[in-house]
Amino acid sequence: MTELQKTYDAKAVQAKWTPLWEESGLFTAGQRPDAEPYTVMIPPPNVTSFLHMGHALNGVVQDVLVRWHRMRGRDVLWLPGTDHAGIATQAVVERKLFEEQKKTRHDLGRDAFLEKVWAWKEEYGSLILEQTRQLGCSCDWTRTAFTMDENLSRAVREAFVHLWEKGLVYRGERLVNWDCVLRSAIGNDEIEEVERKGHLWHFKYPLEDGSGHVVVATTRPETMLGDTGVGVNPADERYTDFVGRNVILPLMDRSIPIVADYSVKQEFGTGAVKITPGHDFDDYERGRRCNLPIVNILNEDGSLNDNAGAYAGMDRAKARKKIVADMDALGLLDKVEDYDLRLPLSDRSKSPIEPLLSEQWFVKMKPLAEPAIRAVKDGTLKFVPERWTKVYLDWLENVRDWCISRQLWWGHRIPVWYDEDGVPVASREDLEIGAPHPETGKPIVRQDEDVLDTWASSWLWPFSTLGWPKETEDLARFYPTHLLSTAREIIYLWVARMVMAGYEFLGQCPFDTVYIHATILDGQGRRMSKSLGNGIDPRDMIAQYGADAVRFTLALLTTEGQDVKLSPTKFELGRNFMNKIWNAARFVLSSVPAEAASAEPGTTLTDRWILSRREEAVAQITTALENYRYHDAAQALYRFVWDDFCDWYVEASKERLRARDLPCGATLTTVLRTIVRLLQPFAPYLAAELAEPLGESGPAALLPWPEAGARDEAAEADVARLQEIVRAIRRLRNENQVGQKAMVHAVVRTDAPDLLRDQEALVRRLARCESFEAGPVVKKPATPASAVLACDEVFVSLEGHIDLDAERTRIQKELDKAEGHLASIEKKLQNENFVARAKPEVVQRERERSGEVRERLEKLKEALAALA
RNA sequence: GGGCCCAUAGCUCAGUUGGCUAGAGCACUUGGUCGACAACCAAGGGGUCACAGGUUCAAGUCCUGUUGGGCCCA
Repeated sequence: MTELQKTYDAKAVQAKWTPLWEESGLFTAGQRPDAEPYTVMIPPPNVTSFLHMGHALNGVVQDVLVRWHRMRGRDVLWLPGTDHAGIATQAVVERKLFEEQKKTRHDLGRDAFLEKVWAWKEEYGSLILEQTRQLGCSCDWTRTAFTMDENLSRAVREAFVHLWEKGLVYRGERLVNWDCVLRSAIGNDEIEEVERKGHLWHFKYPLEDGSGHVVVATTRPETMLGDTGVGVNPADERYTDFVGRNVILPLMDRSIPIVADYSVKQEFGTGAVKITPGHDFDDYERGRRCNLPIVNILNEDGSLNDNAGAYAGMDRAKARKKIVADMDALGLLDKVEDYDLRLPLSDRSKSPIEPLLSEQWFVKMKPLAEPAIRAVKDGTLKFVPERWTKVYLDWLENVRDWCISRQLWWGHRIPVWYDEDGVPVASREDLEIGAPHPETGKPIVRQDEDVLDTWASSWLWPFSTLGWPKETEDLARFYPTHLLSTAREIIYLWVARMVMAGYEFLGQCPFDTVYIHATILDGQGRRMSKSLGNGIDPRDMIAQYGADAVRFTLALLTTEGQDVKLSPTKFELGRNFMNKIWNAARFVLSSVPAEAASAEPGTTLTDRWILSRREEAVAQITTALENYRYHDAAQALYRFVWDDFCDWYVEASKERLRARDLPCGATLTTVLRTIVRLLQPFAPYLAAELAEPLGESGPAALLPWPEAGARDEAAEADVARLQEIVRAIRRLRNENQVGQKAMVHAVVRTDAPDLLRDQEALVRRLARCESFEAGPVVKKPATPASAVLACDEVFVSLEGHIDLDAERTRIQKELDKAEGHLASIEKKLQNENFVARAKPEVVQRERERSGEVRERLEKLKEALAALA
């Protein structure tokens, strides 16, 4: 027997097993060729990221299922990896370059800069994977993937050319979110909106016919240079007469029309708005509806271009000041108000986003969306919880074309080449400069400078990681995958696109279940964010409480709700539970005689009871996991271990072990082994540490998952009755201030004397009674405290201790309660509708209950009378 | 503007198709260290299930509305 420490040392156990698991190749997929595969692709985090609580939760959600399926015999592949995160990574390296060498990427040039990025990736790019490892995640690290790996890049190229050939890729001018610092279009998801104090400027636009003016309000005065109309709501009577007339755009002396559009809010400002289709998304739509021209006044760096008249070349901030001043000088500044606005900032550069018209590559999404919509409608794809289906469908049914070009260097360069006339062509193989254009025959002069959006590689993740477009063994065996677990904001960004890609490139849905995990909030219910500084770092929690504790706690907190409020102290629950199991194991390992190893589990009442409780726990946990009910599974395990096993069976076993009861020892070991197996998906370190001393052969992670056997209802009922009696005696002792050490005399009036006499030793030990008698007719002690139970009546002799007043008050209280209960039951039974319409078994139950409560009332009255 | 979620004990949350007078952890009160565990043990107090209607024999649970909080999309 090895010496076990008094408290569970999570740190030491983690340090021991993390490397062992990896060296032993336990989690390498493909080792069970005859088994059915179970595949999960980790949502690849950005290479630049570190493990935050959301990742940790998602890791637990996946690892619990992955480990569970492994125990159930599946050939499991959980494939880890990272994505190259074009903008984020490039920004990190650019910042570093500037801080260290005061150079920009342009100083280095494309190739040299990319070398720097790769070097950075090699050094820091696996941090988050390392942290995922520290959480105990059982990924197949031999298959770790990166979106810019050679084969994944080939997949991106293949996908692009495939779409090109189908005519689904096109080039067009669109309003995009433009980052003037990065000089790139960025995606909607790369924008963060912040509250800012700003102003609302009211400008007068004179009517062309000289009959007055219209006042428009704006938060961005400089955009007026690009105005091509003024909009009012058609229902707004104030402006009915103005629609169709023209105003003169001040500073530009351009005549622009007043148009009616339903989207104009009457309450905003004066109810008349300037329309700048070139620099505002809403105005772009309005302009399209009202046939207004588009005027672009910005350069790529955010300065004003030649369309800005006298302001050309100025920075937009400077231009704003000058325009306001000029308008004021012209007497056209009506007023300025303070105004709180939501300013869109680029996640990366933190500079204000400018909607900018630019030429980009787009993918037509409608045709791709159709099979993805069908997948959920015909049940091929299932969301858990189910309500997210709607979010997914809403997005797909209103899908917009996807802007896939990014003006960056880090990423997959767009595989499009141009001839001297600018005719583009996409190609699977690189085209040489000077080589003939495959279609025009004219020499190729350049490749497109831009790279593809990172999602253009992420959406291929479920199969590019398996080798596609090559027909590899992995692809044949592990695709389609099974589970995809992610956060809700990723549903449109990634999940929907993966489904599209799965159908488009392989003709199959890439997974059958999408699990959307909760969002983790801080103790006050706020999202964790860097700017608030309210994040709880899982790495700190792992250091403080242990990986198992963090995992178990997160699993227990994972309910069907969509938020989880988290505070650091919650992890104490998990830590305490781990320690509890550790100590239970310590007890079993040190108290069970070695000879018990060859004994069969016992067949006494308590043995049959704990074995039956075990069957229930196995059944509950299995069902819960089958339904992604993490909370239920964790809770069932917690209850079984703590309440049934530790509080009752272990306590009951102590006396028997003293008498070297080998079957009892065998039962303890058997049940604890089951506990270790049930624990393994949630707390793999502790499970691994305990499996060997408990005599399990082979690693804990590969032990078979227990099958639930038959319950022993009779044993469970009998023990429940004994527990009630023990609790009653304890309560009577406690309420009457009987010290823990003092022994009492207990009498039980019962119609099951055999059961109680048979289990007398147990009751006496657990309730600390020196003497005990039971029977249908008993002699009550002289000064009894009494308790009326469901079937039995308990009397405890308390000479010198009893507090008669307190006893009377307590019994009276129970009496009142019972009377209330009886009244409510009688009310139901006297209701003809209830008797006629409720299910017969419900009525029958109420009848039985009525009898029971009446009986109880009689006993309580008797007990009260005895105290008079 | 469209949609989703939440409101149950002091706090954080369970409560699967409606059916015992609603449960847990933490906190609180009382008592405890007999060889697993004070990260513990025993016992206890504590809830008008946000509000108002409705459906039903029966509502924390279903429907409608109101209030308060949060989120997503536009």
